[in-house]
Amino acid sequence: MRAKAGSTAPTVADVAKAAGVSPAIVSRVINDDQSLRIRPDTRERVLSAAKALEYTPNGAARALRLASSGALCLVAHDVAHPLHGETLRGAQMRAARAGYVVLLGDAEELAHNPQSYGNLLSTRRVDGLVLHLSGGPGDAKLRRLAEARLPTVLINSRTRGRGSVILDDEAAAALAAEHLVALGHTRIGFVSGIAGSDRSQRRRRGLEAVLEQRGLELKPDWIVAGGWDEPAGHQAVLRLLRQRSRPTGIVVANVLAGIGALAACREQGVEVPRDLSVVAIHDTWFTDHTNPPLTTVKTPLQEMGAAAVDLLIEMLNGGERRSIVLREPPPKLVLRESTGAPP
Amino acid sequence: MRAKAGSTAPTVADVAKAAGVSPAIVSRVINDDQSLRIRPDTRERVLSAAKALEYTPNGAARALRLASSGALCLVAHDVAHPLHGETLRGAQMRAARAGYVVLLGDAEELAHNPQSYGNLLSTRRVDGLVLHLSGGPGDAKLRRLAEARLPTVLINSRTRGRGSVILDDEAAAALAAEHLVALGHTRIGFVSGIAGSDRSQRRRRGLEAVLEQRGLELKPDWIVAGGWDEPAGHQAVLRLLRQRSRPTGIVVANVLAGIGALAACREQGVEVPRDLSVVAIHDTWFTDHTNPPLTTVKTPLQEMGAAAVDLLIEMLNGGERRSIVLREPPPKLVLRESTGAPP
DNA sequence: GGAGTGTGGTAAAACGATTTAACCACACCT
DNA sequence: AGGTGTGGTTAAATCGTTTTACCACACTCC
Repeated sequence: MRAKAGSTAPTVADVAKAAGVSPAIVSRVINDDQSLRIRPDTRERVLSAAKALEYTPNGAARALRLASSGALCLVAHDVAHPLHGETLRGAQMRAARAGYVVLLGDAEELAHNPQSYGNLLSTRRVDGLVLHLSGGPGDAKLRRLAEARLPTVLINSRTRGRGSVILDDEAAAALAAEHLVALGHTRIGFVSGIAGSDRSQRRRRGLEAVLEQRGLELKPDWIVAGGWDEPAGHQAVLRLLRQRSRPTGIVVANVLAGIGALAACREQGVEVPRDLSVVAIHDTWFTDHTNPPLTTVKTPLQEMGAAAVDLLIEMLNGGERRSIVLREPPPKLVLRESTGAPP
Repeated sequence: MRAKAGSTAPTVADVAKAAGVSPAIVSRVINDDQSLRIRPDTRERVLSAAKALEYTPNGAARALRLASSGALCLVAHDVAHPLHGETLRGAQMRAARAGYVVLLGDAEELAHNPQSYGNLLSTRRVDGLVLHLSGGPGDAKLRRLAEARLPTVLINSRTRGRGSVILDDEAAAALAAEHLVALGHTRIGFVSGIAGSDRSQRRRRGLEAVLEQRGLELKPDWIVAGGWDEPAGHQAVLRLLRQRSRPTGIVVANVLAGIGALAACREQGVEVPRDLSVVAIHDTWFTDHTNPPLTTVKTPLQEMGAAAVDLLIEMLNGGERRSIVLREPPPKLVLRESTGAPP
């Protein structure tokens, strides 16, 4: 006979009582069940009772009954990486429209703390995963673990036939290369992201295709491996600059690494763009503010997040695991001051 | 007699059967119920059965029974704002340690789409909220809505006695001011964040205190309102530079606005730091890469996220709504090239 | 007048974990 | 023998929603 303290949130039973019907009706009215035959005035009674009581369904109960939580999780290789903000926003907007919420998880941390990762995957607190991994060696394990348990969409990397969304990296890199070629460069280098990653290789192929078409060569010495962040780009360009023969322009596979590249040049007294032109892939607000402002190729990151969520939801509804290459909107050159004619 | 397709996740009942005990025992063993007296070998049987079956509790069922979801939500005024990455990371690490997961929500979007906000708040999918709002006019509504439904901790702003965590903004601003004074500046201006926000005012007070102590004055003309992002800082400094009499050094209340300030100076041919010294509050990785590199005051953002989660969890466990000023670690000056002696 | 056919509902059984009340066997004490 | 713990375990209720199976009633049609 213990009375609950305070006011508890209203349940379907409360609404049912208020409307003078059974709980089943309330549920079916609220979920707009098409197979329900009901008199319009009864439906109206239910609806207004629900409004009057400010009824909102209990998420946990729904999740239990429906065996689905209404939540997705975006796992990013580094939550503080500025590019993820864009992707997340796109994902979130699209998910909200479909009635899902999006959690954000940090891959570094999950990899480091397998228990919390396992916990996330197996408590069924999320219905599916969007994985945006770095392309490094730890990826495979995280991916396998995830795919074994939950529907998973890979962002910006892929494994044959699995659900994935990637940018049109070839086109983006090609655009960057064409820009340098148009400026008159013939000695062009490439600062890749993480060495063996699919993403890196696609960008490299785009670059090579353009050079080949113009009868130019991508010298192996001018391909240096880096990473996706600023220190990695910095180191990579230092290695490049130590060589006897240097390119006059470089394409950097990631905007953060591009900023590192600028820093390395400044440090070595290499003036950009007089001595070396730098163009990077991806665009963010702060590329306007680097020294010099960085020429980039803008990619549809927000759309990529949205597309990943679309695909994931499609898969949750029984769709197959498609692989999508996001070609719309196409990459776009954003001209700033880090590129110019070769010396 | 319909057999479930495929393998369903094991439940307590399955584990109980495997261990030859009742479900109740399984639950209590797994949750390490101290009031349970059990023979060590029985406990061992349960534990190994759970391991063998790879049992993990169903989150939805727990949430329903326990009336708590194990999830917190950090609502940020702009998910793409680089400073939030730091805060989020701190929050997430601390939450994970306590067995909670953290959702990230965008305040802009929630404010714009009240239905999804209401949905988030009332489906009980999250147990509590950390709100990091902009300090602008829309805040009050979001805050009231949140506090009416869920335990809420405010980050970086406060309302009397409510749960909140703020930085030691006075100290941070004072540090910036002292730096300028030490360089010999006597004509010092202030680019505030959003005009009336608590945060702005605290920073201003810190600045004023230092100036007053040195017998200097903060001229009202030299206080210009801005915002927390780059365009806002840009605009504010343009206004400042249009004045007849100018300061020789300015403290900018936010690092993004600080970057906007540098851009405005460049645009107007004002050389930093020769003509104007600029120091901004908060430090991020890219302040190394602006033109010129920006002198900042580093604040403990990650710790702030962690402290907010600590406080929230404390409140969820029945603790009172404390207000915390985060003084440890103290703000720290990071000297770069945007400050120098006055002309 | 009995069999079909809709109509507009209701009752009850899931979903899986937690927790309380109840139970039983056994030892110990008087 | 009867009472009292007490350690070890179980059965059953509960959380709120959804969904399946079923029911009462009116109406129609030979």
